[in-house]
Formats: sequence, C-alpha cells, structure tokens
Amino acid sequence: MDKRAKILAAALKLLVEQGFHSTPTSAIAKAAGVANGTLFHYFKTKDELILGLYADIKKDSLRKILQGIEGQQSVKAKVKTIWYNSINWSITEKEKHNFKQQFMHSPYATQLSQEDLEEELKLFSDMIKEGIEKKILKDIPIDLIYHITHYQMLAIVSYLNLNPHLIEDADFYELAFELFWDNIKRV
Amino acid sequence: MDKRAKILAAALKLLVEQGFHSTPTSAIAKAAGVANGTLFHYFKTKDELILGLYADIKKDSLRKILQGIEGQQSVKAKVKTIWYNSINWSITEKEKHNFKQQFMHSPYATQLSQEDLEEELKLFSDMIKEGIEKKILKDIPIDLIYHITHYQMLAIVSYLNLNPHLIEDADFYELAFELFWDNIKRV
DNA sequence: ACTTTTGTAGAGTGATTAGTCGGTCAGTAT
DNA sequence: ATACTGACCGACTAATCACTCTACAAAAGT
Repeated sequence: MDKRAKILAAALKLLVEQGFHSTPTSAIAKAAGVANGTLFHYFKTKDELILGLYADIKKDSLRKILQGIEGQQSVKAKVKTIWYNSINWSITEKEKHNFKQQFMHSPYATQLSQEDLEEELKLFSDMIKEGIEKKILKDIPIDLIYHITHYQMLAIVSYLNLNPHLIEDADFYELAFELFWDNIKRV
Repeated sequence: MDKRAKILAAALKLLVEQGFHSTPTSAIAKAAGVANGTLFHYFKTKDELILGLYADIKKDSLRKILQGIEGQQSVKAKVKTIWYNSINWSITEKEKHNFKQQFMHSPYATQLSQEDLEEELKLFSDMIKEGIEKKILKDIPIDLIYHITHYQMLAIVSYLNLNPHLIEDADFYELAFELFWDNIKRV
C-alpha cells in the first residue's frame, strides 16, 4: 500500500536492469503502479529518487552486516560474522548489491559527502584498531586493511555469482574466509 | 588529425565525467571538434561508440599489463611485473580505469560475450597453473586466484586514489605487493 | 579525365523525457 | 458543517536526444 516504497522497489529493479539514465521516470511510475505525478510528489527530482534509493540500500546493508556483533567477542569472531553477513547480504540482496556497485562507479558517487564515504570505515575502525593493538591483525594502516577487506569480499561475491553452485557450499565459505583471514592476520 | 581518435578521446573524457546516458553525442562531437554527422560516420550508433571505446581501452590495458613478461621468469617475478603494470596503468590512465569500472558495473556489461569476459583470465591461467603445479601458489581454483588477484589490485588502486601521496612511495608498493603475494603463495 | 568512394559538415526530425499544473478526493481538525 | 491538508492523478510542455539527410569536397581508383 505504501506508494513510496513501491516506487523505490520498482526503481531498484528497473535502474539495475536498464541503467540510471535510460530508465525513464515514467517507466518507474508505471512499474510501481502509480501515476507520474505521484513519483514527483515523493521525490522532487529523478536524482533525488536515485540518491534516496542509495541511502535506503546503504542503511539496509549496514544494518544486516552488523547483526550478531557484540563487543565481548574476539576480533576474529567479529570479523568472521561481518564477513559472512556482508557476503550473505550481497548474495541474497543481489539487486541491491548491483545497484550499489553501479552507483558507486557512476558519476553519481561524486555527489556523496566525505562522511558518507567514510561511514563504513568508521564503523569498523575501532575493531580493526583493537585487532592491531592486540597483535592479531597486521600492523598496517587501518584504512588499508579496510580497503583490502572490502575488496576481498567483493571478489568472493563476484566469484559466487559466476559459480552459483558454491552458494550453498559451507566448505567453500570456510576456505574463502580462512584465505581472507590469513591475508590480514599477523603472522 | 585522426578524427576517429579525437572522437574517442572526447568520449572518454565526457562519459567518465557525466555518465553514459547523460552525455549527448552532440557534446562528444563538439568536444572532439567535429560535426555531429562525422561522429555517426565513424560509429553507427552511440552504443557502438561506447562498446568500441571499451574495446580500445581493454586492448590498451592488456598490452601495457603484459609488458616485460617473459616465459623464463619465475612465477613470482611474472606476477610481480603484472601486479606493478596493472596498478601503474590504472593510476596513470585514471580516466580509462574509471571508464572500465563504470562500464563493467553498468548494464552495458551484459552485452559482453563470455569470451570477452574470460579473456584476461585465460591470459593468466597458464601462469597460475604453473604456480600451482610448482607448489608456489595455493592449491585453490585458478579462477578464484584470478578473482582475488584482480580485486586486490582494485583495492590498492582505490587506496592510492584516496592517498595520492603514496603514489610515488616505492616502499608502499613493496608492502602492498608482499601483502598480496602472501595471500596467494603456498605456506 | 572520370567515376567512385570516403570523409566531413550541419540543419533538420521524430521520438522521448523530466518535470509541471490544475484538479479530484479522502481524511482530519476545528 | 466547514476548512484545510496532503496524497494522487494524468494530460501537457519545453527541452533534449539519437540519428538522418543532403550536400559537397578531397582522395583514390581506373
């Protein structure tokens, strides 16, 4: 019933399929089952819709990625949970993942604020700092660890999308996580 | 004088700046200093221009990345050269790198053939196979190694773009390469 | 010399697009 | 009851876009 949500859902689907600029707002409105004017009632411009969709998706992603994290866990346990959650989100929310990727690599990304770009890093930097101080993680810059981590997860997601039969394979996740952990843990 | 090249150069610049669909062909022609009709003389459609630009950039990238590779080198030496070449290309040809990334994450990527997607993997798979057989690289699927490698390089490129003072820092490259090599070498 | 091909120009066209506008209608406060 | 608010509609518009067309000049082939 919530038309705003319907518009966002239709926008997600069509924008991923057809790209940002070759998806007319009229098509989004039609797919959402609302009138053209209604779309512009909720979003002043098409750009505002796209930016709003990105913000929504990012919020959803962060919420799901942090699930099950508690302060008293070991660094490795926390990292493992985040790693699993991240990959799981990207696989189950494939459209959202693709939108995020498309958005981040498009000129829209330049519209994001510095804070917006650093939000995820800041969320994890305490944990990484803790890992370095406890001599569990390698003593390299925090944001370098974050970058490597982030892209390693993207690699696994991309690999899983090319080899979908592995999505249900718990052994593969074990292998991939250990591979990942070996890369950032202190030797 | 070569107008085709001028059109491609102008297209690269504008498409990266403004995105695929919000860059009019008329703007590309204008920036290239040619008439509208000339653009369509060289490229039947706008899509053909974009696809052609991608093909050009990919060729340039592969050529530069393979420079200095010889069969008799050790696996580590070859990997190191490719790693340096790749990162160097992405940093010096920033616009081309950005175009490639934007293209690969846009719906245009679905127009690529299977071969096109696997070309780079195939170029490296013999080397990776050699590394696994000689027990230098981890015994995990070749395409998984390739994926991890590829994304690790993207991570470094992204990190360097955020920390441009490191671009001239040879020590950083050493650190980053060893980090990378530790991840794929057999322990 | 002549014919054909190729490169170049730029005005023109039909389709499409983001966004507007005037208005209906249901709900809610007064 | 009355006034007000905001959701919602869809026809409309001004602008823009990809691409075409006609024309012409330079080169290349014969």
